[in-house]
Amino acid sequence: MPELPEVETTRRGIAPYLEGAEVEAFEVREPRLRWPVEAAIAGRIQGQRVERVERRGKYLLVQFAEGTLLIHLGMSGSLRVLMRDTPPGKHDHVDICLKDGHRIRFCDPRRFGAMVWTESPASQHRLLASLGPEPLGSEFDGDYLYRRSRGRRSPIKSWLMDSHVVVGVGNIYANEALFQAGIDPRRAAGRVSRQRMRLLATAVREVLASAIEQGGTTLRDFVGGDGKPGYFSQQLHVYGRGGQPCTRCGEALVGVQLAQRSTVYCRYCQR
DNA sequence: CCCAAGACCTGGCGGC
DNA sequence: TGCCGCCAGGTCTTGG
Repeated sequence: MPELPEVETTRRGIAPYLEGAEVEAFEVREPRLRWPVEAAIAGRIQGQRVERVERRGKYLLVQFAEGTLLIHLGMSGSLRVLMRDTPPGKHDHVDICLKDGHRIRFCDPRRFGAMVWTESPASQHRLLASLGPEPLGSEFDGDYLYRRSRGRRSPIKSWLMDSHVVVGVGNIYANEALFQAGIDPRRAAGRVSRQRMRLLATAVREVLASAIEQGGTTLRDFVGGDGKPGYFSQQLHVYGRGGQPCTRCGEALVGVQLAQRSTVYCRYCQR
């Protein structure tokens, strides 16, 4: 279940198997994902060699000489590396079969995920073209957040989760980063000071980087194929802890809904 | 342009 | 056990 750290962990898990490998078949058992998986993809990649596996936000980019397969894991998607003869389960919708006998299996019970083929440069594809900067890249900092947010009246948390502002900040890490930065998630984005946007940018980077580090410890799950994507064992301060004591001041954490997403914060530590 | 709500799905959980 | 309502890590699309 993919936040950016898990997508990156997935990328690291599958890249060694895919890069340089030749595709033998593209098997679609259930094409009804977010958008129908085009049958024509098979003909495009069969017999082709994977050049690179990259990531942009929460999208995985499987790059061939002639085009790119974009993969999004949605809410419940996962990719595993399996051997040729492993029988598919109920929600194992797509396999990328490799000549060497491995197969990369896409499982997604809720089918919010996507597999899309594009032949123009991937960064120009409509799904990627207007994405904000990578949170761990050099473009992303407090001054960027400050500049972009002036005049915005959305709650800072909803605004931070908008992938056109910055990619990869999902519900868990939006909650955690705002706690670390001491900012009330309900506060209008345009009313957060430059100084506190700097704290927020740092918090986003730290929380994601540390989660990626921990995601790295579950790499073998993707290879071994037991299907457990490995939850982040990182200490969560607020996410899922509504009503429990704040780890900083001990008062009860408050749960609210913001843009239909569960939000937890400390009313004393976050302003 | 900005923002909130709706849409897409299945499964797991607690409560009765 | 069974059924029901609610919740879930995302984000594109629509409507005001």
